[in-house]
Amino acid sequence: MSQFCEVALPVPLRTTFTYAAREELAAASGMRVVVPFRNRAMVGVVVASSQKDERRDQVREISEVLDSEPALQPPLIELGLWVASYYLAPVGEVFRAMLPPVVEVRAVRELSLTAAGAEYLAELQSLEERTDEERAEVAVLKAFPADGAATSAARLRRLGGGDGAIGRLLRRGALEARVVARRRTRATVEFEPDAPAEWAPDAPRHALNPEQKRALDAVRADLAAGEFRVNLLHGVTGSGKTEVYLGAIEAALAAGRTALVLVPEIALTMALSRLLEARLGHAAGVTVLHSALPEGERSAAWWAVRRGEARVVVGTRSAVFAPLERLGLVVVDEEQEASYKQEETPKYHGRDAALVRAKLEGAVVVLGSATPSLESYQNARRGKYRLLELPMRVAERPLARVELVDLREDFRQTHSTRALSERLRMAIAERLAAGTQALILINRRGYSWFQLCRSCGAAVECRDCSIALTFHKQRGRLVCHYCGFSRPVPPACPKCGQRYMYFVGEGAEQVEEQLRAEFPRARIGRLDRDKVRTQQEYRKILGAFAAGELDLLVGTQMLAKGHDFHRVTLVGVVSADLALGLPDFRAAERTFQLLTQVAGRAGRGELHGDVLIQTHYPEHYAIQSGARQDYQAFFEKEAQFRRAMHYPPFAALANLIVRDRKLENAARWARQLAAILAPEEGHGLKVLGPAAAPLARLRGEHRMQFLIKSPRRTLLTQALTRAIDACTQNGIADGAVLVDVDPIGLM
DNA sequence: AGCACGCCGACT
DNA sequence: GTCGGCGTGCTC
Repeated sequence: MSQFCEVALPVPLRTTFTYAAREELAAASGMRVVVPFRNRAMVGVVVASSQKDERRDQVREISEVLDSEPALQPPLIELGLWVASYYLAPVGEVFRAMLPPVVEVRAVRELSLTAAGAEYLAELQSLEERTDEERAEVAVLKAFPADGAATSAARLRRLGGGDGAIGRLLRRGALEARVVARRRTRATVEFEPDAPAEWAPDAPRHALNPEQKRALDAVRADLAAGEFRVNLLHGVTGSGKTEVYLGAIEAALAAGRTALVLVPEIALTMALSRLLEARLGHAAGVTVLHSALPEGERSAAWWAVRRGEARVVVGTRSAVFAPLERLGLVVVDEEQEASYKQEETPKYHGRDAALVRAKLEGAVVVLGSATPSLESYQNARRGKYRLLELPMRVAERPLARVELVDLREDFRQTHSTRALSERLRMAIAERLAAGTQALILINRRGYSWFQLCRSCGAAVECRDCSIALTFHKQRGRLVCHYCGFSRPVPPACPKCGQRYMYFVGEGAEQVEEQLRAEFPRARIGRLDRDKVRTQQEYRKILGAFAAGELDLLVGTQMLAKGHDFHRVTLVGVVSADLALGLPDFRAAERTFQLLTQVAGRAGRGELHGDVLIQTHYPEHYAIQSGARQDYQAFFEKEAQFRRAMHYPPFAALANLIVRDRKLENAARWARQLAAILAPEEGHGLKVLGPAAAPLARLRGEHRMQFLIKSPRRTLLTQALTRAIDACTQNGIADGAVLVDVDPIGLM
């Protein structure tokens, strides 16, 4: 009786696969293995092993074990299984996301010549005449070395055997296939930590103010207790949350444990890791992990962590799977950021996975935010998290003065259709005259939102998505922001053929153009995804602005985050309303967060800062409380709305999208799924749908949507699990139903 | 996801 | 007559 292993394979299926392990292989949980899958080799991870041997006749054998020590330790295996079951994600894809890219190993199929094959070759060679097929077979058979060694299918193909010949010879039994792992000959890239930074001037250790000290003491007490505990650190921008993180990390290291720090953006990892290295010294082995690292580097960094050479990891959401041992502290900075939610499968939330991991490992969590998510703040209210507040800005810098500009009023007075109100233009002119700087935020890419036909009223839409195309003037094309499709600007309406086309709405490109026309002598830069495509360009523009080589910087939300510009005395928001128009129950929360973040951009230095926010709804509570930077007021209003509408944090939510290239398939499956979900309403769930998804067509696929609300989390998970099982039984294609648990956007 | 198997158009 | 198009179906 051999041992059986449950192996997670990188295929979009919600199951593991059972393989037999010959005794000498010593395959154990957490090790990567090469297995035959269909007719090829795959690298997977053993997630469980068993001795059971009922109904195990079709089980195949593990070809090779790649690790002598498990790549994943038990808590990480458990975390992976949690992600798979909570998010209904294919288990193999979860484990693929957890491990470094498999650069050092590659699975190949090796072929060897059988005795029957040697006979067949002799037979073929004795023939007077041979068909083309037979000639190809001879070429393949003769390519085998005389010593009986195996060779790769790729080599055989190069030597003249078409695929057909190899397949025929395999079926005939002339060749034997075996799946093996080949190690890449290329030397593994050694991980080189950044040169010890300029820590000879010793990183300044700011004296903590009383609130910071109280917060840090609380976290230190938790670390001393060494048990799972969650702290929500609510501090306005500039209140010194980073100092608290640093102190907590020091305390964790001093207690002989390791620390994981998650940040919402790749750009923030480098700055923070330098700061940490300067503070903690080289011995802490501060390591950066994020998905944009080159494969080799990422792999080397991952293994350095696995070997225990790193005690502190800084990274983006995927770093939640960093193989640290004795994890003592997890910091999630700006925990409310939407970027913690992965939009591709597996659709996990980095913060929530971090909380589960910390619980599994008995670690202390610090969730930091200037504008906590409703979910986290509600948890703090209920006493599930401890709330730590930092109400003051460090060095007693005052918060910026925020003023709302009512665009309805501006239009009544000026009848101007320009994007910038009279008030905002005057404010910019003042800054230019004074020689200080201004940031102008416009939350739309491109030149115009869309192109409309006056005659039939239709907007020019994407070929593959049901969405209006955005006009990009510099490219001279209409562009789809969802799939990247672009087309020339049509002179006539594609629907009705009339030549009465016009453009609606302003994007960053147009605002930049209007500013250049208005202030011809000002030095103006633009920062958005269209203008800035690489990290270097990004740094270059920000560097120029920081150095005072630019007076005005226009851009999308790329601008709103994390930068500390000391000569900015004005931040203008072209429209606070855009998010409010989206079909998203978090629209108000997003608007509030954006405004708060923006308000934090002004007055970072010695100079006083003003923020001007243009809006059509100055009375909206998100805009009102955003302008006053009054989190409490916002939370109360928003919580009322969420509770009344059964939205998070007062309900658990999942979004199911049924999609297919053929509308009839999508519609048929949606009907079936509706029938499957109907009984769940008896269990207390609310099922909304099927309805056309907000993006009824995306990348050529038709999409029908269900929104499921549940008063309890466990109920939701159970219902979804039942529904997915029922789909499989009802012949609904496995990939046809996309499940998004705790969706961020409903698109 | 791959990758095989299975039924209908243009051709060495 | 075939080569090959990509529409279903399965993977321990």
